[in-house]
Amino acid sequence: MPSAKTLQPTRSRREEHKSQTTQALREAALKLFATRGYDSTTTEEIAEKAGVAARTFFRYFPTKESVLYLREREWFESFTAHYVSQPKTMSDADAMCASFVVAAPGIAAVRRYLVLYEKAVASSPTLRGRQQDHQREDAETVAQAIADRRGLKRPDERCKLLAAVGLMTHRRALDRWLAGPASADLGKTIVDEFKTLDRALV
Amino acid sequence: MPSAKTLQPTRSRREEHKSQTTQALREAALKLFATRGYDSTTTEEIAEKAGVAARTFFRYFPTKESVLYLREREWFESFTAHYVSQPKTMSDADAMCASFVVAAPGIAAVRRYLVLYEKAVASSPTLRGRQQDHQREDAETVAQAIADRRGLKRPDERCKLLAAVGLMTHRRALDRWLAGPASADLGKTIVDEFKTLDRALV
DNA sequence: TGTACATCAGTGAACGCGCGTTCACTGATGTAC
DNA sequence: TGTACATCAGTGAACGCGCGTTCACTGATGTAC
Repeated sequence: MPSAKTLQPTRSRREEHKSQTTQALREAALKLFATRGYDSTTTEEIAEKAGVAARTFFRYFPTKESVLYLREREWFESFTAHYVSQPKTMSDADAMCASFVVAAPGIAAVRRYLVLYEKAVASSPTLRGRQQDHQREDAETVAQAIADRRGLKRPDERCKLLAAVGLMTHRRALDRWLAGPASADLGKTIVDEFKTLDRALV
Repeated sequence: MPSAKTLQPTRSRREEHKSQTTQALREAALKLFATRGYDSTTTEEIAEKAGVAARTFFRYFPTKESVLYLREREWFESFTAHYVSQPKTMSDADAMCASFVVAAPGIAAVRRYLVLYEKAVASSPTLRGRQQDHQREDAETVAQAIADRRGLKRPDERCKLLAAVGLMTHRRALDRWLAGPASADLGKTIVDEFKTLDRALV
């Protein structure tokens, strides 16, 4: 019989099935959260939409909230890596802008996910709170990157403030890009927003 | 007997008692939220600490969250009023800074409340989310004030960005002031923070 | 001032709801021989 | 390849918990006369 299928060291059927269920739950949750709102969606509805029993939800995720987070941080690492290698002659703002642009494709690749995610976040105070937490973490990472490029051990107030301003600008660009057509270029939007920042603060 | 007490057109005993209970619930809640955390405090504990039955809590406040908010916005109105009357020769940043300083005493007056409030907010994702909402509202108010001073009907992107940067700086000053000794001058901290902003963006 | 009635703050008890847990079981997949 | 047993994903049922609601009642305060 066809043994071809088993040539690949495939994951066992169990593993396969498990990751399918995980994915089904994630997608069901994301769609429901985005359309009906996070707080108005029950874990039971998510399970039903994913085709499993209500109880099964909690076998996969410890809390309702955890089904939403991937925390894919690769793009952020690509940002920091690029940032510290920028020539010292470049201003902090320009270096940040350039590094965000480099990291943009990584974000653009998951646009569809982000659109739903932002809708979900907008629907719930709890999620907005979590998002703020993430932004605070991001600010620390960026502040550290700025400190690194300057040869400082720890970020001083100036680094932190620059990080805050830079991330705020990035966030503004991201919001505008997500609100616009899918074909828009995130990199360009970022450059745009940094230009606006520059002009505004003259 | 002593009719002196009734000379004042005092509120009726009922009114009096009601506002006392309201206040007792507010204070009990604030203290419990700040020490034990918002999510770990039950409405029953608040009621008990305020000396009323559990059921009574919901006679005074429709939700657990609502016991926390006063939304005293006077200081903010004092900011906008001052801002639009600043000389046109002044830069936006300087005008914002000056106006925040003018509004500072109004904030400093409720420092004790703010310290507890910030602790409560820090303890709960939901409250952090609400705070972000408030900050967004504030940003719109400030953006409108900036637009007004410039003679614009609606704030353009530049106004919004300036408002965001200004409020971020104000927030940083507030955080530092709240973390420091009670004797510190909020106005000075604000001026300080705007100076840091200025130097950082050169 | 005193009496009769009306109003309304406070309360107890029971309930609905959704998140998250515990327990006991079933049936499919995996493994040892 | 086939059989016997082990593992583990999935599940149903019952439960605890805290927010918030509904209903019916009590007793203090307020008002009309």
